[in-house]
Amino acid sequence: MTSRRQRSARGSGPDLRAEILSSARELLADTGDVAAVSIRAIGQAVGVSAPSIYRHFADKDVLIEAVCEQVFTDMDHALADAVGDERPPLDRLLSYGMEYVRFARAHPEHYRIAMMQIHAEAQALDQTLANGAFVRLTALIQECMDTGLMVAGDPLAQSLEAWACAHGIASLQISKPWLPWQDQDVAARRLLRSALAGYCLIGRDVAPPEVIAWVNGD
Amino acid sequence: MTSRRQRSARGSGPDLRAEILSSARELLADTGDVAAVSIRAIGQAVGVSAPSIYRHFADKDVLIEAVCEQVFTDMDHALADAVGDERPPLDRLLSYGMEYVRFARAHPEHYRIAMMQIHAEAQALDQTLANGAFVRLTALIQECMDTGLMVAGDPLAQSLEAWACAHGIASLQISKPWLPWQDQDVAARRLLRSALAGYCLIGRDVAPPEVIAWVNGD
DNA sequence: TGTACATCAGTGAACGCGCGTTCACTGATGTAC
DNA sequence: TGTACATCAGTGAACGCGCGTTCACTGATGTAC
Repeated sequence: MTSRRQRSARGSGPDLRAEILSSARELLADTGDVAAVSIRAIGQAVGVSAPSIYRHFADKDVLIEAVCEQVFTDMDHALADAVGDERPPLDRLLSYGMEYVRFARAHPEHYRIAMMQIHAEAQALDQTLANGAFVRLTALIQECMDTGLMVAGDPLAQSLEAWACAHGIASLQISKPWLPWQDQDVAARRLLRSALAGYCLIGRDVAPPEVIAWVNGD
Repeated sequence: MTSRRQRSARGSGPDLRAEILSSARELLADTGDVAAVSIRAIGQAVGVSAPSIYRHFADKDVLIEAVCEQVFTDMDHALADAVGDERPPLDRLLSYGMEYVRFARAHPEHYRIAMMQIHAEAQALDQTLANGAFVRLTALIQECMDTGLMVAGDPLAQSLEAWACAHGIASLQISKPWLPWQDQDVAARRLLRSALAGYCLIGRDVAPPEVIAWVNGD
């Protein structure tokens, strides 16, 4: 690792760039601390002197931003895989939320980075709402409304709230893993299930029996 | 502020100590950045040289820990005031959650600090579960079970999950205030209400009518 | 009431550290003839 | 195929900075006589 690096061929700039990015991610995940990810530390991990990093990134901000983008994309892909089957929308919504929580727990530092706000506000708003993961969430909520499980309303608002719910259980389990969770998945599922069931009650005089059955399902 | 400080009388050590603590809190709230709270910056805010802070705190860790304790205590007091009336337990639970969210939003940096884990795990576990705010939450859940609104179960597990829910909406509204929340209180209340209503459905064959009424109440 | 003195709250200068970044350089790589 | 040369990826040394912390000190405060 620390040994002197073989000089790259002329056209192979992108290789080192990719190595720098992945070392930065690794460092972030291992140390669990953004402050520990210094230009020097990244250089050492890659096996390269600190200044040579500036051949590939204008400055540290640009590098960190690139790391965030990569993590965001990964999360997007992981969630895209979790949504595509033929089950009823409420079940898919629950699976989607659980996948979100699991991804966050599996990559706690990356999750924290991805949740960090580093863009300008307007840009961040666009990027968040147009983000694949969020668009799919809204579509699932819309589907629940279309099938009559939820009373039709503003799917954007309910999506934000559902996101907040999943974010809450994910981030609390990440930051306080020593709490008596018993089974983290069970706790997360019960919270998400209850909240979704509760949303199915809004605007109704009588609870649909299928919601009662669902919240007590397997 | 920056001008030379009048020397304190012999017995007035605690005064400067308190001033240091409150300046540290203020600095934290204003800058929104733990890294900006340096010994030098605190000294300047108080109007005292950096080394003199060491007369009152052994080192920076001790100082930050003291700030956390103070914030924790404040939050505890704010929540204690929110729980004491005669309404049904579900309403008090909702009020309690809303007060939690509002306190967090009103003191975002302090909230972040209070959520930070800086003690040893065992100590943190004890402190968290024995904390007044959490004890009151568990008691409220227990009350919901006693009155039959929720089916009797493990109040500790449900308390953790309720906490996660409130934490989620609070922290997302703090870190992404530019999202289209419309009204942050309305969003928070709808999420908390739905989750609590959902918990009332667990273990039942039929939804109690009062739960349906409650989730759609004012 | 007046004076000498001990205490100790607060100070200015300095320490070593790791940081992001710049700079003139080196020397392997690829190319032109 | 062989040689001179331009390119440019990566380097070592150094910069200025702010940090936490230490240290010998100063001088107002309070006390003992």
